[in-house]
Amino acid sequence: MKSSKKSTTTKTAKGEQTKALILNTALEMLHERGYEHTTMRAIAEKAGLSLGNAYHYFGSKDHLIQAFYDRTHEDHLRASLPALQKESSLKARLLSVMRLKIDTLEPYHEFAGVLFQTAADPYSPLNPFAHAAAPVRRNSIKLFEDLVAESKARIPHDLRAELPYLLWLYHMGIILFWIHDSSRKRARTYRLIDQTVDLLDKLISLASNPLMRPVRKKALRLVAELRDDLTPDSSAKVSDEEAESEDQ
Amino acid sequence: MKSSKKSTTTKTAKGEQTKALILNTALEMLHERGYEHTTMRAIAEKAGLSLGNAYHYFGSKDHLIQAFYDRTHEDHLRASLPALQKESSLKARLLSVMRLKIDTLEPYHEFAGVLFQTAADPYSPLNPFAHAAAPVRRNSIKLFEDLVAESKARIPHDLRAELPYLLWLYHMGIILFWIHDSSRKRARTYRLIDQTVDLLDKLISLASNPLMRPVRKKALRLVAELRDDLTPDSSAKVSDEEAESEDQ
DNA sequence: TCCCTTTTTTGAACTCGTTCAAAAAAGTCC
DNA sequence: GGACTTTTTTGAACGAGTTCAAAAAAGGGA
Repeated sequence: MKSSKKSTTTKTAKGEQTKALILNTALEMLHERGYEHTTMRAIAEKAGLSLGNAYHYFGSKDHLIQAFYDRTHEDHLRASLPALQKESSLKARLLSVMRLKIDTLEPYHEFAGVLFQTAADPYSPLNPFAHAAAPVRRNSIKLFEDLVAESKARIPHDLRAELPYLLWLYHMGIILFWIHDSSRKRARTYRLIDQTVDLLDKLISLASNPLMRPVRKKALRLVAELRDDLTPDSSAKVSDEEAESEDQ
Repeated sequence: MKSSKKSTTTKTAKGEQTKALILNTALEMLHERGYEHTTMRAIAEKAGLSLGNAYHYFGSKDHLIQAFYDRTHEDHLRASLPALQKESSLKARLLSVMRLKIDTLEPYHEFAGVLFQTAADPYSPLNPFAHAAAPVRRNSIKLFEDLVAESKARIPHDLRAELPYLLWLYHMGIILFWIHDSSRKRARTYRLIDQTVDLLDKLISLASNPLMRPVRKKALRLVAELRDDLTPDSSAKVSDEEAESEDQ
């Protein structure tokens, strides 16, 4: 439940190979048997190694889950590219990306809860809010940057600047809903996406209205600040209680 | 990590006494030593009982944490009453309630992360989103109902009806921020509260404008639906995959 | 090739949450 | 008070994540 140990960097071809073997075995088991039955012991056994060996390459079970994040993000990214090239309106782009996100995640719905669970721990390396440096999070937001940047829409600069982050937050919310969604084929989640994307589009138009400028400015300043606070860039290593002096 | 067993109802004065002893010991340790060191064994030992005995009264560690929720909510409620009687504007009422919430939680900041963590598991009885019937959640929202109901403010009925739920969601968000907040005395959280309350007040005014009616309607319908989906009232026991037929 | 360092691998432990059968204590009814 | 039932309490076990010292294997000069 703690596990801040870093996954050892491999120093050898042999090591690289072993690490990959463990990872693939783990992902496979995760998919086939769900989270509960994917124990570290089971992974090691199936991969034909000792338990301790697995821990040499992945400091904790969380680190293994981290790899899952990476993989699904890559899948989502790959799946999104065609849609992003085809569509030009912000609304259509967002709709496609969100639907594809759920498509990608769907095979893992069963254990997504546990996933989100470990991610909620502020000290977990998986937490998407802490550790701005975490590549997954960065890449994940980058997708929304692309989504916004190349869309033709008249959006004020201040809003356009924060929009990727806001959409990323929105997408986290949808995932949270999806985790709890037990409707057939996640019909509710898809419906929610349709409706919220529509609404978001309207709200963005609204917020772009010159009359809204003062409120918008205030809201965006808040968002920017919030974002910085939640993600103390770079060297914040989150030691247990110490990190109290950074009042930057 | 599973633990759906219910905490046994006590049948005896002796039992009642033992249960209370366990609970008090647990809360005390939680406060003094943090979550990590408050193991079931440690609790049992400090209370002078066997480990199995503790499990007889609390089916899992989660059930013990549930009690923590209850306790802090009661504390917050008690602390809020004076402010709610003194203040009449929505803004002032909300500001007080939110600040007091953080005041109440502060002693437990150290292990609040883990708390939120277990709460994120859709199958956990602690999850504030699942189980509308959960008394904590219900009571928690009720506080915001009171907050809204007795405030003098010209708010359209449709918005007024959903506002308690929305404010509850907002308050969950603030708690999430607070959990990650490592600034001295949680200065950032308090500042965030000040700013967001101000902003919310402005947004509520905005949304109350007759011109906003169509968008507002659409948004509120979505919120109402989302709320129902996330909280399948009463008998939805969240069995693994079954609950698929309720399309109400 | 031999020696020394580094990396990989093992196996045995430890902790903690959780379960369960059975012993002990309390309660109940005659 | 005795016999039976129910509740409380115990103690030992299991499975899972994690740690660690030490053995085995690989690398790297000379």
